[in-house]
Amino acid sequence: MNTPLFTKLSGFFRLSAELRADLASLKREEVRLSAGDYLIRHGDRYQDMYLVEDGWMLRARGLPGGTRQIVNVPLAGDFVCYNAMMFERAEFDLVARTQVRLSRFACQSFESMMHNHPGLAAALAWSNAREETLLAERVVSLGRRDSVERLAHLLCELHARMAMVGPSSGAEMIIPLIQEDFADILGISVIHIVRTFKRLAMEDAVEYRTRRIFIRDLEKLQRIGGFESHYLHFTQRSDARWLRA
Amino acid sequence: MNTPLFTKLSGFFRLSAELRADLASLKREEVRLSAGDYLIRHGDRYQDMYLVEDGWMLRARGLPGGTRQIVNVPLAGDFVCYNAMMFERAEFDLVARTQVRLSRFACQSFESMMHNHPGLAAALAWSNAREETLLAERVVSLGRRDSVERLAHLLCELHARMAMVGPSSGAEMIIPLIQEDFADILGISVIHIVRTFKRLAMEDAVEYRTRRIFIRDLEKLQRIGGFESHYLHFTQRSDARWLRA
DNA sequence: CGAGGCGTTGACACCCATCAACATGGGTGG
DNA sequence: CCACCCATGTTGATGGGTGTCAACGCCTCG
Repeated sequence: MNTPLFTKLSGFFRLSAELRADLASLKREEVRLSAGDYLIRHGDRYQDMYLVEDGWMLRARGLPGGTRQIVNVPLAGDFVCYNAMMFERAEFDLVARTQVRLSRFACQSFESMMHNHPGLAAALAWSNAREETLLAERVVSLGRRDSVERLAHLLCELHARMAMVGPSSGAEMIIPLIQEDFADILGISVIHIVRTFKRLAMEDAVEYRTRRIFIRDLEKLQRIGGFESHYLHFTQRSDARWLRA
Repeated sequence: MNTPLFTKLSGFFRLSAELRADLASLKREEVRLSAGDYLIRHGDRYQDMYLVEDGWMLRARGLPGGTRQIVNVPLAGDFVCYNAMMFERAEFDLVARTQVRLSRFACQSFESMMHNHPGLAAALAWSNAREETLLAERVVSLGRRDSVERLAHLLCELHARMAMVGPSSGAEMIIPLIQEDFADILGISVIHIVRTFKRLAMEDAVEYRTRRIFIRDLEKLQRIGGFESHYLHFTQRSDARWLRA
């Protein structure tokens, strides 16, 4: 079985045999969500941890005044509710943007997870470190890039992440996000998204249609967004002397 | 020895005996930095992992055009270069804002760390999960809060984090950040920081002086910033049935 | 005493938010 | 098959928050 998780991890991560065994022995139950369903809400008590098998999710916070900020976009191969092992209550909403298939795991403490399922514990640590880096990049975008640069950077990131877990469909990206989602990821207004896409279109970088984005010139898009792909191309540490010491 | 790390972890984290033993057996070398020194730069090869024992650091990225975005502010008790166990090259600059004392650890892979030093591995996983949550809160601020709200929220966060690792000095916070640092954390211009502090002062919430901030009304500050303290008051999971299973 | 780091102020411009109105298009029910 | 509806996308006018620039004040340190 080559799930998105293994596709993503292969290349820079070891222990995959161990991880496969852990997942097989732990996997509990398949959970299905319809678009719009909440997996958990801000303030709810954490119960379990999940691995996204298929579909798109949004991790977001609603603010007084009716605004919303999306903090990240879990795709297939990403863990959600990782923090259930550490903390008591959810810090954000988790909502399905499409139909979603999840694997649910009994939520152990991280200590027992390390002891009983070291492969999974390592994969979790790796995933969380990666997610932290993604969030840090988002902070850079929100703090110091204008709307065109932000959008370009986001599209580059999604392009790279989608390529990691599934076959690329060439220049056409099937993205289930609507303009309101883009606005809430990038911290700008819905209406301004139109103008921002239009400016990228005038540069012949991308073309937007509902639920479809055509990459016209990926290099130009990366240049505009200041996107350095190697922050996702996490290469494995090359000095293997410590491995399995 | 009651280091900032233990002060922070006590209350919601177990294994502290194991962690103490791990730290004692692993601790390598004390590193000292002067204000302005770089521990590592964006693109450098990771070598070791560190624990901040004392002082303030900045994790930042310089952008073309001369601007800078600070993504977080490691304090005493925080790990830095955690990612050295996972990734090859540094994603950000790490610079000392004050004199800094660090403990340096030989950088093992996370797998071997789990095997040889489970207490430390658990502490690292916990710390990274916590940092990810902090970053997500920062994303919310940068995306959907105006400058006054952002500043209020940041001051609340720093107030809470400083109280976690050291004795509170009452209403006076000794903060070694200059206005340019605040600007680069909050994603606004240096000059606008002046106006923003002034507005908080007019509300009788805080008073700014170089390297000192007086909290006049913490509740009001929290209200302005939309600060919910429980995202830092990480309570331990109460259902202990899984622990050490 | 001079220099440089840091903070402050005011004038002006621009990016982006807000509001209102309209266009499009896919789904649903008659 | 058509009519309707609601979600989504689009456009233009206007205003506010924030960036930029230039200049000045204060304090520390050599």
